[in-house]
Amino acid sequence: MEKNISLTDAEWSVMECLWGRAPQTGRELTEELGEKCGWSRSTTLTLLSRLEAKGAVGTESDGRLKTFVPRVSREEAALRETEDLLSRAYRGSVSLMVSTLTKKQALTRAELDELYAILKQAEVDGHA
Amino acid sequence: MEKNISLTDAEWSVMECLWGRAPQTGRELTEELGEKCGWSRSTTLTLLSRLEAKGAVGTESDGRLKTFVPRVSREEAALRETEDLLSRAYRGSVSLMVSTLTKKQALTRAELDELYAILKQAEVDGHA
DNA sequence: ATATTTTGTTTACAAACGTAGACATACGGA
DNA sequence: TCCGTATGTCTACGTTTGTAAACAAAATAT
Repeated sequence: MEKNISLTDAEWSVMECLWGRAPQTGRELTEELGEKCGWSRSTTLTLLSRLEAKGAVGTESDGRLKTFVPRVSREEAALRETEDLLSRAYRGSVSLMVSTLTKKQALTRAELDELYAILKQAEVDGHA
Repeated sequence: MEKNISLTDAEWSVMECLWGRAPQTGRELTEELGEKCGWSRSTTLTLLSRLEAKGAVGTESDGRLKTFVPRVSREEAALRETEDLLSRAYRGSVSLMVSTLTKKQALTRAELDELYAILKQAEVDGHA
């Protein structure tokens, strides 16, 4: 399909909720986002409409109640934005990005270990 | 100082030119961006003003000619956006980001090697 | 049956962005 | 000195984004 859906900042907040648990009713979402982001009911509902319009969430009408489900996974969305950033700011080079990060913001020991593990895994997968 | 300058897409294109070579006159920039992005003279100049306003570029008036220089480095700008993305899409976890990338988009052997080198270096720096 | 609450849709509006024309002025040439 | 050209500033306008009120329809409670 078309996985070219990019999310705005506010939209991420909404998706965040849906990725956390789905399906959810507008009710639940407005409540959660009201607390978490201080949004009014309308704001949340508007965002949901826009997300539906762009295909990022789907709705199922159980009677007159609407429930919302994510149509794109967090990974897809994250990947999309990351690739954008990579090409915009790092000419597509992952290593350039990571090196920029390590240079300015020392990674924790734990992060380093995780990264090693990830690379190792990537190597294996690559060879397979 | 305040390094909280974030660049829009179009602004990145302008900075790109300036990072490539600086200082540059408006003339040179409008020409380069005209070709590269198909922008009209006005567009480039407007972007330059906005960038000046937000402190991302500085100007030096040699007589009545203006020359533009970047005030933020590419690294700073890239880091800024990367941190944004990290917190928005990966809850701040660099390793989560890298693993997402490796999972969907096999890194090349070369990238992997570079990443290893970077991690090694980060380790050393961290220990120092 | 009627008032009240719930829920969904429309409309609104300011700020940011991409894009560019209009205008003023200074500069160089005829 | 007058004119075209280069250069910079102002104004403009459609779209996207963040934010929300207004309104309508349905469900509930009294």
